[in-house]
Amino acid sequence: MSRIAEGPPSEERRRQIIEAALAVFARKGFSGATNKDIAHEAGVTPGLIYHYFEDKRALFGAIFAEHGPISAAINLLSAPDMQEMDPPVALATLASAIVAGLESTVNLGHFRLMSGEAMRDPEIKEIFNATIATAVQAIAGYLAGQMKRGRLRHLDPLLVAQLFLGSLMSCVMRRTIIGDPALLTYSREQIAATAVDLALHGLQPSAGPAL
Amino acid sequence: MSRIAEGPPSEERRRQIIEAALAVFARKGFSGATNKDIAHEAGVTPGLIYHYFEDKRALFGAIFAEHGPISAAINLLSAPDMQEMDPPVALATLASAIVAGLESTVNLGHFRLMSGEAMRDPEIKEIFNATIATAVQAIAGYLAGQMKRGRLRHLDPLLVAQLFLGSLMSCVMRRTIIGDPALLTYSREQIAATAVDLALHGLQPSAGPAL
Amino acid sequence: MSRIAEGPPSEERRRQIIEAALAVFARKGFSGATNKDIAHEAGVTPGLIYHYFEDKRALFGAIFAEHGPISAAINLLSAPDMQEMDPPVALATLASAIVAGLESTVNLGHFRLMSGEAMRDPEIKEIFNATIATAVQAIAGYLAGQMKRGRLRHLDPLLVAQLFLGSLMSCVMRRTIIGDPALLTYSREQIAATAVDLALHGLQPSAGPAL
Amino acid sequence: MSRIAEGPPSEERRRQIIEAALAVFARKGFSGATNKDIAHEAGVTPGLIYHYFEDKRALFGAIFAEHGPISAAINLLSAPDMQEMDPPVALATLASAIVAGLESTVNLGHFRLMSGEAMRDPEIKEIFNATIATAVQAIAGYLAGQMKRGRLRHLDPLLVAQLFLGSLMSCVMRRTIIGDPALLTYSREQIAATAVDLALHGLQPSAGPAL
DNA sequence: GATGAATGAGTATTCATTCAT
DNA sequence: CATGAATGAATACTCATTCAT
Repeated sequence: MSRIAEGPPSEERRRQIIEAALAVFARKGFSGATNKDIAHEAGVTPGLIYHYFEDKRALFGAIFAEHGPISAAINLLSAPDMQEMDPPVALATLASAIVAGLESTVNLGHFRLMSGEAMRDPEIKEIFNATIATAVQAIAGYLAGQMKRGRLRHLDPLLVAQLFLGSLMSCVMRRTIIGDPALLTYSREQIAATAVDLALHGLQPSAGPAL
Repeated sequence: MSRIAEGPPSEERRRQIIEAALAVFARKGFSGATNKDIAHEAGVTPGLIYHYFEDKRALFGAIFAEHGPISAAINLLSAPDMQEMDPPVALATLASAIVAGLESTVNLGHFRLMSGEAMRDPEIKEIFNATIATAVQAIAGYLAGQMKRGRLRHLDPLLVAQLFLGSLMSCVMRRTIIGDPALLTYSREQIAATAVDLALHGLQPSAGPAL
Repeated sequence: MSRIAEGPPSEERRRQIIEAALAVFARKGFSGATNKDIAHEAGVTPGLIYHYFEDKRALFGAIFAEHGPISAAINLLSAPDMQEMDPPVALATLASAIVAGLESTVNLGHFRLMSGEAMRDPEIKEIFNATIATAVQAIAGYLAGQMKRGRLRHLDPLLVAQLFLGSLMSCVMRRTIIGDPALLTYSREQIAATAVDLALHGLQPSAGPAL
Repeated sequence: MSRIAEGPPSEERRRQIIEAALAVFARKGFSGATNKDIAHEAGVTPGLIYHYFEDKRALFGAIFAEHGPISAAINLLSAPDMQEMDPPVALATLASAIVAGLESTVNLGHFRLMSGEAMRDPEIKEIFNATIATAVQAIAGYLAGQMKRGRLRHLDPLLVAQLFLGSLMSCVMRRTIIGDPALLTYSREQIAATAVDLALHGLQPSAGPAL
């Protein structure tokens, strides 16, 4: 009921509703969430939603259309001078950024939502795949560059990027979203550090000592 | 009335409904699936569901209570002589089994369903975490044994197992369940082989050449 | 499941089901009782009910058609020599019989059921009215006889019988069926005795002292 | 938005639905009444009921929670000067009020409903007993006062009140609600007058002549 | 813009009844 | 006789959506 004094009355409201929808959809899923839930979360009445959005599905879509992509951390990779960084430093930076990005408040709901709905909703599937693809390509780009320079072994950079990102995503999602107690004993940093160590040196003892 | 070892005529029906429910729930999620859907898939009338199950939730629960665990591949690990196998062989066998297990018809629906509902349903969360934990512990057990024998570097075996399993699960799930086109270009075997290569030797060129 | 060894197999079963139906209908009312409830109470399966009764309504009707009427106590009144008894003795005997009859195990369920359904079901209404009428006429017959002999004041004997019976029925039903705590503090006998005292001597002090 | 003393537009609807529910529940009982029935009686769609009430049971409860108590006649008794009235006058006034109160349009449905459900629903049982208790105590209070002044014989005033009220209630309910033809031949006034006569002077001829 | 009453099309669930075994 | 699986019609309840105010 309280009207915060700021913002253009209309755009602010729209935002408010989208934010609420994100929260509720992430918590209950698309079909589990009711418009009343969302309206309540947004502090408005159910009818108002229809002044801003065609229907429930359109509101759902707007979450992804108008929110910036997961972005956040992955931008690091586009830094043009990243190729100059040593793999251990680069991967560590990258892993930390990914892990932190996935767990950041801004992205967490998005991820939860995408993971939950991508398998049912073709539009979300598209967005989810595109989001992952962006990250994968960034990582793969770096790896490919380093392979060319001989600083890394020649393996399929795209697949390695998928596996590296996958190992982090899987652990972070199970840790944060599902709350697997076996993973909650580790800190973000431990997970990132071990993933990097493993990816660089592998398990074979013949490899030089880590860090 | 005959309740001999094999199968009473109504147990068949129960099974049939559970199977249909698994399929529909996996496709549409718990709240997205209607009883009509499930009944139709099972080839029965909606009312009959309530002859066998208390309510929708109970039917959902029965899917997990009465179906054997994901099992499949993980049993490999319990083989007592696995410790005798060389890491490359063991991990390759293991990775293939995991990947194949995840994609097998029997498990796919289960996995889809667990992944989709674990974040909402505490009971499924429990089951999902337990399922993963079983696999993780089996892998970690092997790794720990090999580390003790000096055949593998000393890293936290549980966390490495989580990362290794995670990299495979993430890729297979995105490939199979979500249908990420970037991953559909790879075969199961390629994914498994690259994951093993990466896990064993890492990206550093100093490590001995793979395979 | 246990088969008691007695009785013609068929008539026994019929009785068994009627008895169960009486109990369940009395407890839950006609529309509140399910056939499954009744079958369970009778220790049979729902389907069997339809071997003995057309449908739920027919079973309901059979309770009244085949069970003896409330009878029990009221037969006292038909005793041809009752007219010879003094009013205090006669009414006391009568009141005790009525009160005991209403609370007897055989009749309680019937009364509960009739009271609950008479206002909805025309057939039960008929039976209920007839049952009351029988008792009323018996009482009124005695009263009329005594009035003619000058042993009782001249008042409308039918209406007095209705009021007398009503005061007892109301108290006993509220005591036994509804469980009014204000009436549970009195015993059956106290209620009957006070009702008789009141009916005979009234509240006016001019009347000779009771008992 | 205006919530001034009189009546918000939606409170009207709420009332309307409660009124319809009272009518239908009284006619068919709780489990016999359908939401469709009630909605139809109220002139609304079934869905709207749930805008105002949690569920069927809550609607049922609201009938009693928001409707004033049976009140009507019983207030007479609280008149502080009633003790000054002669028993014949007081009881006649009282009996008329009770009989009229029970049959009044406002209370009839309530009574019908309470009588029908009190034996099944603990909440209604409570309300029913409390309603009766209020009337009983009022009557008993008057009787006790008159007994102390020597104007009435000493009998247990509470039990006498129960019997007196019971005789009236029983006859009126059977007359009005069940429609016993044997009672329909009497008018309200006849029933009340005879009940008072009987209660005051009893059946014994020794008692002084009634009015 | 904003409200929340109102609707209608569903959805879960119940249950009397039937019937193959 | 007896069972209990199966059905279909109904019933309680939900919810996206509309709309008068």
